[in-house]
Amino acid sequence: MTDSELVAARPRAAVAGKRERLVASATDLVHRHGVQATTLALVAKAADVPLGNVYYYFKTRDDLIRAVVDGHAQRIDELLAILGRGTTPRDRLAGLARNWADAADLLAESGCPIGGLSADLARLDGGLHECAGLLPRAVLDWATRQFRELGVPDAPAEAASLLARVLGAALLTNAFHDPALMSQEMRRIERTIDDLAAGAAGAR
Amino acid sequence: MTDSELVAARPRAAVAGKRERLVASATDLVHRHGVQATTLALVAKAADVPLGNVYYYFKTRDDLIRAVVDGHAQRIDELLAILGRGTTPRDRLAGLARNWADAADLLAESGCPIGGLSADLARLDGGLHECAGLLPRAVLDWATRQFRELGVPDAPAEAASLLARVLGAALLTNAFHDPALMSQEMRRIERTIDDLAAGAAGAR
DNA sequence: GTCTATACCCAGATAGAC
DNA sequence: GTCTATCTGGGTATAGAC
Repeated sequence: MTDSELVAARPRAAVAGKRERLVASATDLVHRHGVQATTLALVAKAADVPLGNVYYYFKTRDDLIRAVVDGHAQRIDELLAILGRGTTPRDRLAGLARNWADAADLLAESGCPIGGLSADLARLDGGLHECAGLLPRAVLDWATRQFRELGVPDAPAEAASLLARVLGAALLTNAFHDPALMSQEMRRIERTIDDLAAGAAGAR
Repeated sequence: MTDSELVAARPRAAVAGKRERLVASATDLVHRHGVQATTLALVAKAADVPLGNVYYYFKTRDDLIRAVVDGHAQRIDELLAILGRGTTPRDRLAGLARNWADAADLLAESGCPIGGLSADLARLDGGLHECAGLLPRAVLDWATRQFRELGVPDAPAEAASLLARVLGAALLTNAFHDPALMSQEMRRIERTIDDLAAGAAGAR
């Protein structure tokens, strides 16, 4: 560790505390109420930071939203890295579905963080609009690699179908306030994956 | 036609003109920018109606949004009625998929009116929150009836899968700004329907 | 770095002339 | 029925003391 990193580390500890609290609060509010309804006053209050102080950490509101997106991107990468340790592509893809199934109650209550945020961003104009594809893209590319490794004929399309089912099921789960819908659809997705794995093995 | 209808019909013609323009403008703005971003000032301007006059037709903003939802519900019923004239359940379900496929460009640009609106409503609180399931429910029930008539074992789950794929694909199409994704997934859905029809026929 | 006070704008909604 | 002017609240952002 160099001197410059050392000195920078200490003041940043306090700074990071508030900054992280702001991003965490914003992430929660964006998830529950959407990007548009997430006001700086609400975020500041939830993070227990004075409103005026928010602008020390984020130049504009868009910067804060962008930080929320980046946080999700990072968590997605971590999740996919963990799932990547599964021994077979089949297990890894099933793990992805199970991850959403485990969150069924949360999804029924507040919708899917990824799907909801992407939809919100796609309807804005400005720099944030371009970020709409960021989060789904990471999952889509990962799933495509798994299907390819599985030996499925059209891996990209199969991955798109999988992600569409997951995000669509989450949307319906939220609209109907019914976690059972999510559990059911994720079980069916696991079956689809098994069928594809069996089909690819049979063609081999 | 009775006298009361006659006299009521004339003044209502002018009334309906503005009211309908307001609902049409609101529907368009809600579709493109979401419920939260749809302000009465924007709606009034787009409908060429003075802002203050909006409150003659709608007591509150929520009433106007509610009218937008009702309009969609009506159009969905009409669409499903038309699709219902298809000779086989397979044709009717394929028609549903084709309907979304035909709108690929619009979906890429502004997202799915039904999915986006439902997601928006689910994140509000108040009376509108309860309407979130209204639009998807109509499609889901219709599709369930078709799968049942097709002789598929678990018709409700199959219908949920179908609708999830459609809405999820629309969400991705919008996030990636890529109409091709929608076309591709709708073709694949048609194949799934064919497979299910063949499976049900084989089991008969 | 922190926080109060506030500028400035735009939202939903209303009053009241016509 | 129609429309202008306006009230009130809450949004983003800034100024400036500490």
